[in-house]
Amino acid sequence: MTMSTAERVADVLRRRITEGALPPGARLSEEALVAELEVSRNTLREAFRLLSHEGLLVHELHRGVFVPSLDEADVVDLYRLRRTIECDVVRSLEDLDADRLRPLYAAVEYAEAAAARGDWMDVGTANMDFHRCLVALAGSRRVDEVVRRLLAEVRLVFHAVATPRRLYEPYVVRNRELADILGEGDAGKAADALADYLRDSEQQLIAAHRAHA
Amino acid sequence: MTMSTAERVADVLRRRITEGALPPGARLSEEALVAELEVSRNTLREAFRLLSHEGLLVHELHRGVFVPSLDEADVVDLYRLRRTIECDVVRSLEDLDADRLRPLYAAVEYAEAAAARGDWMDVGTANMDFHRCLVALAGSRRVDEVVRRLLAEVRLVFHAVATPRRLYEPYVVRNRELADILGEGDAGKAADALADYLRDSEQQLIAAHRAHA
DNA sequence: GCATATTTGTCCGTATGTATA
DNA sequence: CTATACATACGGACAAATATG
Repeated sequence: MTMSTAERVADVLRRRITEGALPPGARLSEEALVAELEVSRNTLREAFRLLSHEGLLVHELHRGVFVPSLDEADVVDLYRLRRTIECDVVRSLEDLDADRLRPLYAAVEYAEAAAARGDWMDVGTANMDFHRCLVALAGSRRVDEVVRRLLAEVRLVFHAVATPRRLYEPYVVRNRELADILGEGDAGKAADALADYLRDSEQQLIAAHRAHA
Repeated sequence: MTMSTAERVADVLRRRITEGALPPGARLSEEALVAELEVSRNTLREAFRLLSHEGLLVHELHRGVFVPSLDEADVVDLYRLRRTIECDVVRSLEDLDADRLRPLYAAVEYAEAAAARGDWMDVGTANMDFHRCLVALAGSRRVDEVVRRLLAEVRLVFHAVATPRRLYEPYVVRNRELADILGEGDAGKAADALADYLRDSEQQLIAAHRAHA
């Protein structure tokens, strides 16, 4: 199966990137990975393409593939698009019944459990899941894809600045608050709350980024 | 050379797809293209991957690559995201000075000239340029990328229904009107006009799609 | 339903060009 | 400037799945 081989490789690399084993700026050697993962160059390059499409790798001609290092401008750019799309989705969610919010609360509860045991990596994953489930309520394949990529890039920055607890902890609470507001049925109010939420998140991330540099 | 062989091959195929030489549903034979373009299979397949990530080709396991056939649901999905992003960009464009609108008017004038000589293919290209220049005013790399892909997919549908004049002609006028409204400086009014514009466009495209099927 | 031909999926070895020490 | 390391590109081979008769 063509996708399974390349995707299996992509899964391995995706985990290494999101968990920080491959930090921003790292170069991925074709030769070394071909030997280690025991796949052909073609298959490995296909995996590289998949991850490039997700924004988790960048390709530089004749130099190789690297884990991208995002700067402050990237953070502003990412959050601008996140606000546009996520808030628009939420604003369109009038009268949704309660059980459609179930995936959201599942992500909230998972984050709370992970926070309780101090696993900030898992808190980060649950936070991504929360936002993916949130936009999934719009039922748009393309919105899902775009947001998935934006979240992966944001996570890259989170990892680069490397103060997981202070960055992730506030969202454990705010995600639940947001889900509750959505449950009240006032989509406009929820959209405004999300806009504030994302603005705060952006500011904190920028501050952490500066402190780190 | 700043461009890899795979990217050059992708350019050739991209043009054939967007210009309709390779219509939706067409299968791209590896053997035939390897012979014609005089590249290796690996390189051709690399180009296939590039275009797949742009949404201009779809890969079917052990069957090959095809120009995608988009349906009505895709049109709705595409226009939903277009409205969200394009209107949000326009709404944010308060007090922009006149010469930033120059690229927009250049696209408008190119479309008018192409329409005058009956070249609807070029009108379509100019229309895409208009919208790309429009969102470029936001100055966001990621917004540019997302919209570029959305426009490419929309154009795929335009080709499938194949009544270029009736579909393209209205926008020659409406693009100029929209640029004029932007020039007045009322971003909110321009955003509302664009929302109407895109809704009309969506309806016409869906109607044409139904008539064709 | 079966056997065959065609096409894609995967991998390897080698040659060439590019970037970097 | 030279040398080394590495990515790019090619062509061939075989396996696997699909399409055809």
